[in-house]
Amino acid sequence: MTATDATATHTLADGIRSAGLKVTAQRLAVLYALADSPHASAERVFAAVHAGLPGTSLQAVYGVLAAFTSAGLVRRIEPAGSAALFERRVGDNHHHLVCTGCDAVHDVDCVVGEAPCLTPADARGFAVASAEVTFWGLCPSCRTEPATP
Amino acid sequence: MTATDATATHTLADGIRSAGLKVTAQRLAVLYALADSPHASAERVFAAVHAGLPGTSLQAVYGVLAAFTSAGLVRRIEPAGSAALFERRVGDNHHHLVCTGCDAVHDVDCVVGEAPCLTPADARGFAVASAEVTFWGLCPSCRTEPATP
DNA sequence: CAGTTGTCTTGACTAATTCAAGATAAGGAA
DNA sequence: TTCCTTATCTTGAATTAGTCAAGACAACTG
Repeated sequence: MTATDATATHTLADGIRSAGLKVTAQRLAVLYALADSPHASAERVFAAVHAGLPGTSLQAVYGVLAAFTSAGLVRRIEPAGSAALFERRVGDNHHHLVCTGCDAVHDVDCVVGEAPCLTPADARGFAVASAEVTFWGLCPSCRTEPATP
Repeated sequence: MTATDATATHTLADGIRSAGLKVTAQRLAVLYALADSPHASAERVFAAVHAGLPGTSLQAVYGVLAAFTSAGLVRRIEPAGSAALFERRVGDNHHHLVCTGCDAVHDVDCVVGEAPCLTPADARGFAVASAEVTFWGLCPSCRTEPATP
């Protein structure tokens, strides 16, 4: 681990701590894994974490992700048809672009201008707290190639 | 069944037939069930269908819903945290308002004006085909009452 | 450095959905 | 109308994603 990594680790640890959670190797590893794959499933995070910390269980990863999610350290998204994905980019109400060919997920900033997405034409008396937008389409490589699984 | 119902059944049957599918009692029952509960889970549709056609299996309902979905007769939505829901309102790219208190789902017409929701700020090279917007909030009754499960 | 409390491991369990094989019924042809 | 073909439905098992619970263990507090 380089000095930069050490600093990064320190920052991550502070983040975890200031969320009122204990800092553990598994938790740091989960955050690292999400830095590598910004939209990873629990299974995928587990694979990454397990590579570095072989004793880690899948349930631990589910537990860490649940704790982080409720602490607001990570955000959980559930594109239709896929398992839940987790990302570290939180607090900015951004949206997602999902490739129907290869399931790749990319972030997109909030739609046109401010947050028109927060104002449905008719809220039917609901107190709208948030809006989630998912754009479905083909990513650049799937547009050209027939199919890239 | 009244004359009106008979006409409705006829219309439903035509819809099924023109989608290239065979008309069966189960399929009509599924469409009726979705008319009653416009955002129903497979389990809920099954309950309704089974009430009228006791021999019907849950798998048949899953099969019918899958066939209808791929034929474009019904639309499948998957709000995060819930099972898949099915609705008969198709072809108009409308969106949904989901109550975080009681899980009620309501339709909302496309956001502000035309379809700004189809234009992400930066599409990152994707060929965007559709956009799905989910508004999360509290429905009128959950706004007043503490919790209505 | 020891105690307390939160976290992790192990293992079982549930919910939602899918797959497969055979029985059955719908729609077209004779 | 009756038969034939093919789609659909039934039964039963399997899979995937995720949750729950009990005890072992490790992180922070004092």
